Amino acid sequence: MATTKASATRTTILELAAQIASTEGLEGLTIGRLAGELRMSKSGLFAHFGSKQELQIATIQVAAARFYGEVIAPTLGEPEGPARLRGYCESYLDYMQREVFTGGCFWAAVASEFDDRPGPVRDAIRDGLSGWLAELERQARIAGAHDPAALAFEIYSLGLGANTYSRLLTDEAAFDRARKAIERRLLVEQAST
Amino acid sequence: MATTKASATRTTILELAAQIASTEGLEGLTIGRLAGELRMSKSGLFAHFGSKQELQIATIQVAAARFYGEVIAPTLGEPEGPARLRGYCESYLDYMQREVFTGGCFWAAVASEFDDRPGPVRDAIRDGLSGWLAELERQARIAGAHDPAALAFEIYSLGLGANTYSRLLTDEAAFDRARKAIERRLLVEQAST
DNA sequence: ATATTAATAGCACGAACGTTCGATTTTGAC
DNA sequence: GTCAAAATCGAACGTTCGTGCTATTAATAT
Repeated sequence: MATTKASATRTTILELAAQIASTEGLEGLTIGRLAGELRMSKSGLFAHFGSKQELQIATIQVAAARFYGEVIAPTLGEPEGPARLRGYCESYLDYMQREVFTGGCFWAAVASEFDDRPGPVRDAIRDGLSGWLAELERQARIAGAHDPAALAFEIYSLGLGANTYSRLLTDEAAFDRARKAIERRLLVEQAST
Repeated sequence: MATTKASATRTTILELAAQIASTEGLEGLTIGRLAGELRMSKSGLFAHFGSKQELQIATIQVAAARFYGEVIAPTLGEPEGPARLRGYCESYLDYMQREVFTGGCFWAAVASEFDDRPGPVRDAIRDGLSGWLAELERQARIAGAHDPAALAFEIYSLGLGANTYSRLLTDEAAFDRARKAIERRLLVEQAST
């Protein structure tokens, strides 16, 4: 049987790690702090990963699974196309507004942190983000959008903007602004069908 | 007369500091590294600021001045209203695309780094960003937009998105997508006047 | 040219970082 | 219940971090 104790501890560690990283970043995520908050020894925690880089990558994967569970999975009931696309947009903005991660959108936080640092960590972040964008684009295409990639880009951008407004400017109204802007954009697309 | 040597050195330091911070963040900006690259002693450099926090704030102010010089000042020739607003959008996206800072938009980098960390550094970043948004909103209002704040939000968001796409996904086409999206949005606003 | 002030360097500090290693505890299989 | 394996710990390592001090060099005013 696969070892069970270790993987349970690993999960506990990585869940906290994702929370910390959403506010402090993946570099600000420190093994000492993580161990302290979990009342573990640094070395005991460290042994689960072997290096800080592995910890960072594992944290990204856990955050990706969380994003899937919070944003994508709940929307899979909607039929592909416009309904699914709208569902994604709603759950995307809800996920930010509900503060699934205490530091707001995990991806917004780590993307700008690592976007200029080549290496496996950056690659993992890119892959996670690409997956989400590809899914948005796919539904946009099925919905008959003229330029699905452009539509995905605009939806994503408005989400990013809402995240910054709400967190840095403490302007919660940005979420509704993003919702309205997306809705208007979808109507434009629809009108020209 | 105000001391001249010191302020010249200070300027040199802060210009490099802004470049580093745009890629490594304001925490990744390290006094040791800064001193090394400038072939100065840590303590000599440090004496200019008295604390790392002061260095960070001074760096933000220099970046703000740079943003003003690169984005706002060149557009002041345009008459206020739609022309000025369009000019801002162009110079805003150009500033990112030209890589005025080696790490892309300085503000995008530091905003998500500090948006959850209360303190004077965060305040300085917020103030810098607010100034830009207020200026966008002001021109949107003069241009007769129905909801100037919403328009400013959307323009800013598309800029943010383009920055992430270009840096993390190395997708340069995002700048043109942002340009097109902004233009379409401005036309919508115009049509309903 | 000299005296005064400002700018820089050198060195050291305590703390925190990621990481290693050997000892110790805990777990799971038989 | 025993024993091997896995998980955790404690202590230490070499670095780097920000930050003080004290001396020394460089710039400026007279």
